[in-house]
Amino acid sequence: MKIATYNVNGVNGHLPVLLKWLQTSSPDVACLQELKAPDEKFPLAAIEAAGYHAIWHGQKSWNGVAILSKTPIIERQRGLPGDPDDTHSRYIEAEVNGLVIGCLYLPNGNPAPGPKFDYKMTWFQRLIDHASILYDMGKPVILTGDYNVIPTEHDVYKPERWVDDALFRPETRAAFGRLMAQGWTDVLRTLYPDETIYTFWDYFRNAFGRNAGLRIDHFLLNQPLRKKIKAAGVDKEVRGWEKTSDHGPVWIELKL
DNA sequence: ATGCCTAGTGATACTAGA
Repeated sequence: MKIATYNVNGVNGHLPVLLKWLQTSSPDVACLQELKAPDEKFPLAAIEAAGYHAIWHGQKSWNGVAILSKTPIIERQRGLPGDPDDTHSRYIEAEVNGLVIGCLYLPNGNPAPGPKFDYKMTWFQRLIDHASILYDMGKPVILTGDYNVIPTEHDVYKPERWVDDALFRPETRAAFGRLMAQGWTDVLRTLYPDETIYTFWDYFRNAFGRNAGLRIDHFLLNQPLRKKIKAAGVDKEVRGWEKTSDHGPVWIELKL
């Protein structure tokens, strides 16, 4: 079973790329982030025509997450617990083929320090609290998406330029460390401990051509899935397509 | 240190991204 995560940076603006990628990579499940569209503008017809069921949590202009699957999706919840006043659409959770899948878009948090960074850290703590419950629920769980976290200096082309950035600040990495301490497996880094792996290249300065990237989109698995990992990778070529997202799709294969 | 580029909104420069 192939599961992917992809920050599409505009589900309508980049719909041709999304459809082309679905056709070529053909994941069984795809978690999408940054839809940048309200619920009523989700391109359901095109996604169904591509062979996928879908659930989504949209928002005008910003954020927005979705789960696509070739098999039926049972929605578990939308939004993270812990703040009923949170207006950002950044989390959706479902069960597919007996797998619990959380699809998340963690706040960017720049500029830091400041209110946006405070929001990032508060949201992060809510995620950690929820992840703790998921980890121990006795089911196989996948927690994936755009974490907006550079876990180590190995995951960024020039670490010294990012030390004050919200994606790499000590508080951010410490929060990711607290999440990982629950026992989660970071699939890409576990399979490739020493490789340079990037999932994002910004649009500036020919970052993709120079491979000046970041690894910020992650796949975390709980203990029941740890021994089921078959393969994983980044569909890097998609980042080179015309009118593409600044992220590349990340995928894993599980033997279930 | 800054802007480099891009999407969305709405019709103009702005916010936001990372």
